[in-house]
Amino acid sequence: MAQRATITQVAQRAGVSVASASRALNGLTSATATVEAVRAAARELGYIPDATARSLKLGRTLQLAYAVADIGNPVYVEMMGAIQEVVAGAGYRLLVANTGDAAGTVDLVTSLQRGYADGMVLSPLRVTDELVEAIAQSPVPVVVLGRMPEAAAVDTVAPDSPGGVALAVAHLRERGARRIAFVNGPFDTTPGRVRGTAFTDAAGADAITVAATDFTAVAGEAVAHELLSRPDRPDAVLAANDLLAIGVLHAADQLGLQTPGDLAVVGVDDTDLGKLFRPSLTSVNLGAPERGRRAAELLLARLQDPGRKPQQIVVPASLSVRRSSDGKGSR
Amino acid sequence: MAQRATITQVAQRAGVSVASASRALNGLTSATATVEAVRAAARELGYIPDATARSLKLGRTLQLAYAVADIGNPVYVEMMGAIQEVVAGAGYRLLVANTGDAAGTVDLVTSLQRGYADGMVLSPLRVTDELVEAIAQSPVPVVVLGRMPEAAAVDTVAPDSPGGVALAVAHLRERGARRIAFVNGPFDTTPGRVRGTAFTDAAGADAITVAATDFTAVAGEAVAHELLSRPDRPDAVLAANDLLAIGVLHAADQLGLQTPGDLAVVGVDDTDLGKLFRPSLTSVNLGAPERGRRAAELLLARLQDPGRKPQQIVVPASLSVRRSSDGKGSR
DNA sequence: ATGAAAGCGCTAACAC
DNA sequence: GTGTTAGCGCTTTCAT
Repeated sequence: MAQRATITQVAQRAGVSVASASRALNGLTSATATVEAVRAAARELGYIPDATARSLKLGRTLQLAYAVADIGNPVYVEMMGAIQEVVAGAGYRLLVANTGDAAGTVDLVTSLQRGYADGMVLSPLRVTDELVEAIAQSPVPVVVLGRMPEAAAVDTVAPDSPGGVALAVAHLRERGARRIAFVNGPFDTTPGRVRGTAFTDAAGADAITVAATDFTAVAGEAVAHELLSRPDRPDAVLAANDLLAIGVLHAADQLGLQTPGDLAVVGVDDTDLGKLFRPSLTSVNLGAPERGRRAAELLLARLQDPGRKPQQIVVPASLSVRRSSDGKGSR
Repeated sequence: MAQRATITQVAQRAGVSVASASRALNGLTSATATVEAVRAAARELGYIPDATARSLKLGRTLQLAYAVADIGNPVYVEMMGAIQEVVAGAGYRLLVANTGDAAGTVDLVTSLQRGYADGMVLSPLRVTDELVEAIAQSPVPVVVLGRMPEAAAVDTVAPDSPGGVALAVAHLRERGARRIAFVNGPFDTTPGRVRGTAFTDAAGADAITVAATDFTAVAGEAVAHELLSRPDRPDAVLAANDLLAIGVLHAADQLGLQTPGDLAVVGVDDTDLGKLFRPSLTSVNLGAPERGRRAAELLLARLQDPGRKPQQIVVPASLSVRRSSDGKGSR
């Protein structure tokens, strides 16, 4: 653990003032001789400017935060990777925080007022009034991954869940499905509500919908076990995400149902997990990496121009057909 | 985006000096009346202390960094979760950086000299001389997840890979395996070298070892396809991690081999991925969350006492037996 | 082109 | 117990 040199030491060694040293280092107007002397001194001392002091003076930290409710879900990791790439390219570091429940999310947004980050990309599971208020009060821009109330006037990047769900339902119908059921996550989450509504719209109000206690494979298996044991069991299931869908596949397997013969299964998010699973999982691709990228770009754009109009981006959906819904799909 | 109040404004409103305001807010000696006045003023102004200014004065940022070579590998996400939990409990924020290759890792460690974090947990894939040097030069403590040269004198938390590999080999032998092969990742990585050596030690020098181009399922499938097509094909495979193991399962499936009947497969890392896969994957549990936790604790301990002796922790391994190696295991 | 000096917001001596 | 003052390391006027 070595000691750090300050710009004062560099200036002394170069025989100039700190102001000149700063200018020379930052490429502002200064004589060639000065630049060389300062550079040499900096090199000899192993000088690296202090980020904190710089931040205090500049009024910005060159850090951005990514807050996510459940980092255990691979789709958020995919987004994080994309965000990291974009912000790193713009010279920002990325802070990651796992917010957990709704209260944790609000706390985290509120703590932005400490000024430790210049902005935030937020992926909330539930949007409460408190959260909307906290975002409005934030001293730095916040971009929300997901839907927000119109009045919030905040930059958002949302998936086209309704479009994606419609694609999945149409695909299953085309494959001959008669009774399509929806395995949802908790309805009080934004994805749960949006995807649940989209399914009812696409499949009809009489289509069966059940809700798991959370968006995990274990919860999906539990609820699917019950669903698939019914006398009027469905011949196709759309699950609200890939983890739930894998739970459904497990339940089907345990009940001796063939996939896709007896039961076609489709997930949402098109994660690597679904591609690796056997049978490989047909899944609605909601463009997670692209959403992450767009959100990061939106944040950078607002940092550049705080006055710009809030933008609501919707990323289109597609369907990745695989074996779980179609014997002819890739394994 | 609201405006932020400074401690000067709070002091003015409360009718005291900034020093008194600071003391009152931080719970140092001050009259009850002062405390109340300051608290009231702070509340009214919505005052929240600025993290950057505080850092500059204190000489610490209350931020810790976690640098990882490949955030796409779920085992690192598990570690991140554990680290985040520990450091958050101690009042630190967690910065996450995806370092990519070896050069990126060195750059990242070097950039610690900017002072944006008070310490770092590092999960390198390859340990180069440059990296050892960069860690030695770091102005803040670095804890390495994995093995380091003795001379490095740095805190480390390593898995007991040899022990884990031995457990897996013994298990496979006990299950009747005659020809056990090892599907490794790149041998020039630390995990590749350590696990490869451990396998040779446990299974004998004549045991087959092949190396995939990286630690992914796709690479594992490619190399396993070749391995399993040999006339002297193995009846059991140990893979260097779960992703590779799933690649092996895919290859076996494609070649019409039954698991575990024709081929028993064991992975390493015991990730959720392996638990969800069908057949569920027997895997060497190297205690990823515990390693993450221990590393974070080590970092906090060194922050507390910079003079303490570097500690090398080894976390014990265990074996999670599932279907891919044992028909009687849980699905 | 350069140096002196101010100041970002905060905390910690130090004197009263 | 409180106010005055210095200063963390840096950038940026403002004179010169």
